[in-house]
Amino acid sequence: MTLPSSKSDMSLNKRRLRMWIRMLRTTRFVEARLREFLRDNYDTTLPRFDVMAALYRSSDGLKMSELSKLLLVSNGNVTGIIERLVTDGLVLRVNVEGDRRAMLVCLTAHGRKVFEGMARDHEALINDLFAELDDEDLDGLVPVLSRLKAIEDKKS
Amino acid sequence: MTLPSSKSDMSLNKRRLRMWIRMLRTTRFVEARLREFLRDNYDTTLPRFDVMAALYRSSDGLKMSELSKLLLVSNGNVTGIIERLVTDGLVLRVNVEGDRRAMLVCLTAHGRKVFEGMARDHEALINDLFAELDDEDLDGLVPVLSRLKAIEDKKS
DNA sequence: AATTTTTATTTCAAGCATAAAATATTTAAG
DNA sequence: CTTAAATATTTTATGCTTGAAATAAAAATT
Repeated sequence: MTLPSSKSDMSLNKRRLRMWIRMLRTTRFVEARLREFLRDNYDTTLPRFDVMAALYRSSDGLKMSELSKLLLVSNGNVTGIIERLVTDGLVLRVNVEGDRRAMLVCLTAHGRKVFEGMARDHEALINDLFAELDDEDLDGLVPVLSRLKAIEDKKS
Repeated sequence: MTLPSSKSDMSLNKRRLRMWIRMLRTTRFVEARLREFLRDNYDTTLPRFDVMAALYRSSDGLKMSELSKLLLVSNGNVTGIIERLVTDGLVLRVNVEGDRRAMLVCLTAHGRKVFEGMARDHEALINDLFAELDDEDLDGLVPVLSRLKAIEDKKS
């Protein structure tokens, strides 16, 4: 007869599954909070924020395909989001010199200004939501997540 | 003059932000793989899988509102997904005795059978995607994620 | 130079997701 | 008992998201 099973006795694949389910729940919860925050304070959405964040980081603008690869979303998806951002005067679309297929996208001056405000508040919100995690927790967490990032490149 | 900054010198809020961004990227990557798997092998979607998983776990079925609370999605969202699952003969909707507002939802026999196949393959896929993580990694990861789960209850 | 292949993007149809409003029913208060 | 408040769900409008098909231009092949 076996002793009462502890967590460590669980098979590795079951433990991985449980970890994934927990991780998924956490990200969904945080995403929901972010959506709420963006809607209430900036009348915008998470996908729009993600696009603007990517554009803000790249000084020279991004091509549509680069954007979709960066954000892990489909090509057609980016088209729609950019369309609405252009309408709102936050983003500019210009032709790429020497390649008439491609489009280069970047934030307008207004877009940069707006994003800077959002980013500040966003950081504060994340900080608050993850207040539970101290430096020691992060020391443990970040390297593991970093190693997981590697699987993205390997398996795709 | 300061020494070259290491990761640990980064302010706590910046570290939390970076951790969140990594975690988000990982979950999005895994979700994309799951979607691909569900589409190619079972001609279904992640939201449908999530709903079926929740129903499979609860032997007595769930009310629409319980389902939406459990999955962290909106009420109307569940309505649509359940509608399609009912159409496909995977889910059954019955009235709740003594409350004519509420609906109880559960898997059909066929739905249970189909889900069992999916769940087996799903577990194998997750195990594969997170093959990088051994018991020691999980020992570090799971407790932290569990503590994060607590914020869901506190802050909502 | 003409043809094929690859690359970049958009369009399309279907499903997912949300918030807000509407509907219907139950519970609580007066 | 009647009205008011709370609960359970659906409907609606809008936007997100996908995969696949369409369009167009560039690059590679023949």
